[in-house]
Amino acid sequence: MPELPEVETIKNCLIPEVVGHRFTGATLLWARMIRFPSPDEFGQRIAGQTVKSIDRRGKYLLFRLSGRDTLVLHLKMTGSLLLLPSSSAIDVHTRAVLHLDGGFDIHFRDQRKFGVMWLVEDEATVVGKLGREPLDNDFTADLLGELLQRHSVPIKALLVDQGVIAGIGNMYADEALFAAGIHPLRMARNLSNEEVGRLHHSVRQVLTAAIGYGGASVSTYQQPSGETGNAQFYFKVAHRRGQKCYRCGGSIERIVVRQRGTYFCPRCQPAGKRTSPPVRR
DNA sequence: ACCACAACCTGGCCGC
DNA sequence: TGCGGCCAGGTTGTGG
Repeated sequence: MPELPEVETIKNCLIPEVVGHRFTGATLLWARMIRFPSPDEFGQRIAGQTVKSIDRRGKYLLFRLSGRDTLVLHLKMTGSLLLLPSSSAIDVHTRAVLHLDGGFDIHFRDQRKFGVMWLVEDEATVVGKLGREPLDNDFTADLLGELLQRHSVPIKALLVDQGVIAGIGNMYADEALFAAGIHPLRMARNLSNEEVGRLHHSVRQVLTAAIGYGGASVSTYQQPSGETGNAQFYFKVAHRRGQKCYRCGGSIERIVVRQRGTYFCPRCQPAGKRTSPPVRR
């Protein structure tokens, strides 16, 4: 699933190819993916607007356009963007094609049709409630400690709460907690200063490393060039239920925390104060 | 404030 | 091999 490192990788691939080019129109194959405005207006309004810059906020991609609009999109679980020559064949899972001048198009593919797009003048209506960017310079260990104090929830739940920290999803939350040696059910506000420091380092290290690997190609993720990412080969706990822990040789377990599958090593991430007994599914 | 659950979807996997 | 049913999970919305 595209999380911060995957979206960041996509952004970095698109910038040199797309910035400075002009949208000439859109072909919508799944019109319900357009959240705003109406599908018809979306196509009319995007045409003629030049891409001035591309940014990422959390797991959202923001295309700032010349006509005061911002194209905002979210890939959700199975979305991907492909840069293809114009009039390329349209794959069965392609939900929208954004046509650009210069002889190429952006294909928005999405097996599960969860992905969405907006064309808005005020991007805050979409991304305004997101939390802090974990890779920004102002995301310090002290700040993380403050954020943890404010919420009485399991640390795993807090890490994936987009309104607190933006961009961390299920996979990287598990990886960061393993790297920090912290049990996913530990209460956020009970972590020691030392643990907060380790977690702060782990979060940034795990995300930065994954960007370096070009993202994790689990499920359908691919880069706009069609290349896959390699971060999944470096996962230590995510999707490794029953396999050996690389650090201690014990068995990786899977529990459910807040409705999400959660992978961890019981030996390397000892249980502290729990909110509830771990649930097995 | 916190948590659970349904809804949005489809393909892959499980068990029979 | 075929078929039904479950499961994955980001986000939003509802309700306890």
